[in-house]
Amino acid sequence: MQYWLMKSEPDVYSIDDLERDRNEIWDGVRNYQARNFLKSMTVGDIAFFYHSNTKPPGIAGLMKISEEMVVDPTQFDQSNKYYDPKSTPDAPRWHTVTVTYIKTFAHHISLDELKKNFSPDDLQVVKRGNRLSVMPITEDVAKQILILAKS
DNA sequence: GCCAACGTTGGC
DNA sequence: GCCAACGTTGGC
Repeated sequence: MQYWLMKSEPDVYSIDDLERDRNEIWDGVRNYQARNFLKSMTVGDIAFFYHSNTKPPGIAGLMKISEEMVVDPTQFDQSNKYYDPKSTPDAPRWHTVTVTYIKTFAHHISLDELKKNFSPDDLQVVKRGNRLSVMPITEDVAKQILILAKS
């Protein structure tokens, strides 16, 4: 079992949307490093839902991976902004996961608070200029984040 | 294979 | 809205 942090802009898709939908394909990731992390996820992994490009940015809640190695359907949809003409159904380029809602934190953990508690080496999301939208988190850091969420 | 130009992310 | 950081593209 592994822990992850996954970013989404709440204007596009928020933890409230996931609470409503319960399950959702995490589509639209078009960065190879992030995709490789998505491909290494397994059912039962826990992910922190991070709200990016909002005020304030931070961790909003928890979800779990409920389906692994899902072919991202948007890559074949010409009307979708994530359409990839180089991808074919026989050899899809973009795999992702289905996530399932677990909970929303009563107090979102802001990026400021994360910076106070973690070094960039321990938690990549606090690193200036970091643009990776999916990243692994150690069990130790995950447990500390869960404690922060209760305070 | 180098690298300049370009596009995107995301904090501020 | 600005712009730093950095990934991607494409000419050579």
